[in-house]
Amino acid sequence: MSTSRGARQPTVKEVASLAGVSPMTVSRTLAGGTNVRPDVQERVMAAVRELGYYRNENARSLRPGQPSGLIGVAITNLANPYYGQFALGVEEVAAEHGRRILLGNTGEDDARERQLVSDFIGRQVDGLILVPTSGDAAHLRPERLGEVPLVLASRRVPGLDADTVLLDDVGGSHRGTVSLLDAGHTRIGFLGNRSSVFTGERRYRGYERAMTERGLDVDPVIVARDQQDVAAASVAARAMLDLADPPTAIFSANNRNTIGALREIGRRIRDGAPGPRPAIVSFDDFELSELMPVPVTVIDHDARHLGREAASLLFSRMDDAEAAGGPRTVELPVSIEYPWKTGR
Amino acid sequence: MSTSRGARQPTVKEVASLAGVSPMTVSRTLAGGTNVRPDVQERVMAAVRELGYYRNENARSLRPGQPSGLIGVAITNLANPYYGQFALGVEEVAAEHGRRILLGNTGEDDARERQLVSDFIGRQVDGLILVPTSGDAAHLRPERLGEVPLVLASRRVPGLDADTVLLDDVGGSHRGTVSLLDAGHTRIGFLGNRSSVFTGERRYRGYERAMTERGLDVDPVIVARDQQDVAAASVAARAMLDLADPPTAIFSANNRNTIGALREIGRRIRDGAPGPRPAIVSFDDFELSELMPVPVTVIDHDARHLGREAASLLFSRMDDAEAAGGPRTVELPVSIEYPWKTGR
DNA sequence: CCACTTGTTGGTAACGTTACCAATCCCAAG
DNA sequence: CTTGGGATTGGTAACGTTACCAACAAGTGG
Repeated sequence: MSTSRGARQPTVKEVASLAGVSPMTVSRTLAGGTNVRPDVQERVMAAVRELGYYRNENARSLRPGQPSGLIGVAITNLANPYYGQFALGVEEVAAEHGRRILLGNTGEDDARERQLVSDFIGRQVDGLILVPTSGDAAHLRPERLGEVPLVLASRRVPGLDADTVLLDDVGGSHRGTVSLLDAGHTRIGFLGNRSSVFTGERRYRGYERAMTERGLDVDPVIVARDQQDVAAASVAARAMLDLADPPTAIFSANNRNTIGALREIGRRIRDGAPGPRPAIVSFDDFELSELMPVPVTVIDHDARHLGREAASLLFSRMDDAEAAGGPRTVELPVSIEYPWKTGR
Repeated sequence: MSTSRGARQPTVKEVASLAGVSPMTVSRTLAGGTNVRPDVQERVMAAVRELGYYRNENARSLRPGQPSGLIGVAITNLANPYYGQFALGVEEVAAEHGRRILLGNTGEDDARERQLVSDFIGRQVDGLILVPTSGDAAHLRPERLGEVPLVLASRRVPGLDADTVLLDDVGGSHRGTVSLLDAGHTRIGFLGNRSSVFTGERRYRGYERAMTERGLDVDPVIVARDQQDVAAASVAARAMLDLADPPTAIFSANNRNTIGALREIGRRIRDGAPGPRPAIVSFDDFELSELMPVPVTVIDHDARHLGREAASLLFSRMDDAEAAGGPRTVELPVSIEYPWKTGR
């Protein structure tokens, strides 16, 4: 039986003495083996296997100029399946570059974001990917971040110039709204994030522009812009549909709002409640949208792709900060899936 | 303008000399300030702020016995929204304990899992949480892991005794299948993971037991046990429903298979294809299951809770390995949501 | 056979931090 | 006014690793 304590991780020294060489030779062997005799390499590797030795990456990265191999990723809401996909995209690219990701959830909390960023820097991350909360930018300034490159995803931070990956929020929302207008709707409700959230504002703008282009006024009574989760979205949808003059269609600015609205619509159908069964346009796809009892048009984009793109931007910045030039913004296109199109 | 290089992270020494004290006093101040004069503390903190100093956590954890504050989490499939929830649960509890999580995706690949675990250990994680792939357990043995506590989630590894958090797979599948039998179905198809996947096997067992208890034989023609993603599940469902003698109901052993089956059923409804519109029982909930065109009974559980539970088990082990005793298994209950029950 | 290159190995120091001990200071009690 | 004690401060060493240089061995060409 092995003892419960004392089974500390072995060190280079122990490997070296077991193999009968110096620590340097072990280090060299593990670094690729240049200028180490093959038979010596074999003895070293045998000792490594026997002791179950792993290099201490923290000690390695202590030496100046050595990268830690870590990427800090802070996300606003992991409970949203979109951000799971996003994290996956980042993880994939990071793994391709031999990096690991340190993951944190901010829950849209400003203080938590600051805390996470400090911790990430304290752990010597080689780069940061952030879906920022709407707060201020002081803790993200270059002078606070030192050398650490930063990429913002999904949202911009006012007054901060950094590499950014965005979606074509305005264009997508505009096209989605237009599709409702083309179908003859004129009274179109809006469900979305509060306007201090970057995407919430942009997506509202696309909706608003489409409406005014057709000479329609936006009726504030059927605009609800303060829902961050599914439950709140259901409540907002309910209030809207209970109006004497309810909307015949709803533009939903994100996944959480769409699910909430559809849950409310489903409830009304089951309960035989009166009123319209509004058509929906949803920014963000969701699984089985094609099976909904009301037509759902989807403004689709690939969160995983967004994650991959953010990571690519980060690595290109890390590889060569000079060549990458000034802050870049990548705006990823969105596609529109109409409900009558089936082959998804 | 700040120079592009040279803006290295400041160190204790620089803070100390700016504050006119020794590095030790800085360290003590940052550690809580016991036995440091208040006015000195203030000078130190001012210097910290001025320089934008962050403690180097890697250097800190280099000292023996010092925890790194990192938890390694390896997941099989981040693209499955369930694992996003799981990761969130782990992250929450880790954050409550002041720890960060290092996240990796194995994609059900054995080699990748080994690689991730090595890397995690090399980064001196204080603990490991793993949704294991079905491969062997050599790299997870205590003698390989050294002191690092391990918690398995969702699945067990054959021949490895470790703390484990499971769902009541067998019981849930049994009850779900019984609900179909009670509704009068006798020809019930099965969609699931390959049998080498722990949950795949357990969920099949629950299904099989329910069938044989009623004196029904399982017809291998309507049992498909090799689908790991939505696309494969659609194909399998299609083959099953195209039979001359198709099932009138389907038991789906996980989220991915359920989505695939429903996608195929939706296609048949739209295309007006002949054959049954099978009822579904789904292990794993999914959003808007109540709006599906066929009745969907859901065997529901909370992945976030699973993650929280796994993390709790890990921290209790870390706090006091002796008191925690031998390997423990926590089996979380599941609940069943019937399609006619609306108030979700 | 010698100078010279090439290949292989080891010793030393340094990365940033904090535990430990020693040194100093101030104040109060005698 | 001294002495003891607690509070405060600093110096040294060590954590595990690898870059750098020095040392040495073996081979090569003159």
